[in-house]
Amino acid sequence: MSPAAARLDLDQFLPYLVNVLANRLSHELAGVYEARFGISIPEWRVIAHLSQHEDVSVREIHQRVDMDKAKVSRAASRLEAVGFIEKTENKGDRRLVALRLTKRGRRLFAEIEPLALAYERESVSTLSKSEEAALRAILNKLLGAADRGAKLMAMQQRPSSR
Amino acid sequence: MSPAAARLDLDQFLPYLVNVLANRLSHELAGVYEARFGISIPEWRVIAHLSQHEDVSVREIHQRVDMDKAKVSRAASRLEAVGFIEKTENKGDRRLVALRLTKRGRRLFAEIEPLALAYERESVSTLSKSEEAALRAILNKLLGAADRGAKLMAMQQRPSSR
DNA sequence: GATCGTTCATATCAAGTGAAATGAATATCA
DNA sequence: TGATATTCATTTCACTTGATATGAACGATC
Repeated sequence: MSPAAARLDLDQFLPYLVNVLANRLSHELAGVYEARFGISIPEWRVIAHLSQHEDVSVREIHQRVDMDKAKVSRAASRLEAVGFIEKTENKGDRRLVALRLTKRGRRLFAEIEPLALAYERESVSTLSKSEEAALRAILNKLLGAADRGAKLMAMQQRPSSR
Repeated sequence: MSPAAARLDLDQFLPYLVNVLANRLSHELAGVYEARFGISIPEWRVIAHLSQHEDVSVREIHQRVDMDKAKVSRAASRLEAVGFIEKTENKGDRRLVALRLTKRGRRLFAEIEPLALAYERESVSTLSKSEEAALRAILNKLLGAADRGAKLMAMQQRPSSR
């Protein structure tokens, strides 16, 4: 007899499980700032990135923050309209935009930051210290590997979609 | 001096990292079946669920598979139109639909199943056996906890969105 | 210094999404 | 029994999304 064929059980299937977890984390976290501060998930990401890097371009955020560049562009436009960031033109390369938090934007981030960190702590509160450390280590490993993998796949596959 | 305020670094922020990983896993996996078999991610999930549970309703999939029920309904409609599943009316409760794979649907699943499992293996190939086990254990813990947490949050929050 | 290919941000468009509305079927209970 | 509330699947609608197109700005090469 051949060995029993492996069976796929969705409730044990890693890509699925990680996705479910990611959705929960995102939406619960969004619950912390969405209604209260009126910003969306992509907007929050842009703000979080700008809190660490001044005068960055759309492309830079797009590359570093796992967001489509159109998405970054739209989030930035809205954030500018609302007054949380400002766009100036990058002298030296006038194709580039220089995004930066306004004073209001920095205040907003300062308000959300502790809430976000608190949520992060809460979200792993069922884990022991060593489990949390293990999770971080594993995520790093997987993200590093997926990085290279994604590029490989992008080359062979991608005859567009259906 | 007060202790240094915790700083939020997006690249170390768990909800973000899990999200990035989830997106990569989903899309890479979709690359395995999307173009080749012409089904989308939600459709794949419905099929995977039906492969284990016959004659289930839209609601049941919606609850167990982390998908909006409208999404399930649409995925099911398309899968029926294409001939991978069939919808019959649940006798006993005629509000319910009974979804089930057709022969073609089962064949499709049988084709995708090994590819999906192979991808799962590949996706964790950088991890040691014990790391993979740890990941699974941690995901279980977090998903169990997030379950209860999500319900709590849904009560207080959710004054719709922006 | 004109032309070609590239890189950037934004705009456009079709497809997908979730929240709420709809309508049918069932359950509850006065 | 009849009225009301609930549960289900689907549809509708406004919004988001990502692929592609557009047009401006740049670099390089002749």
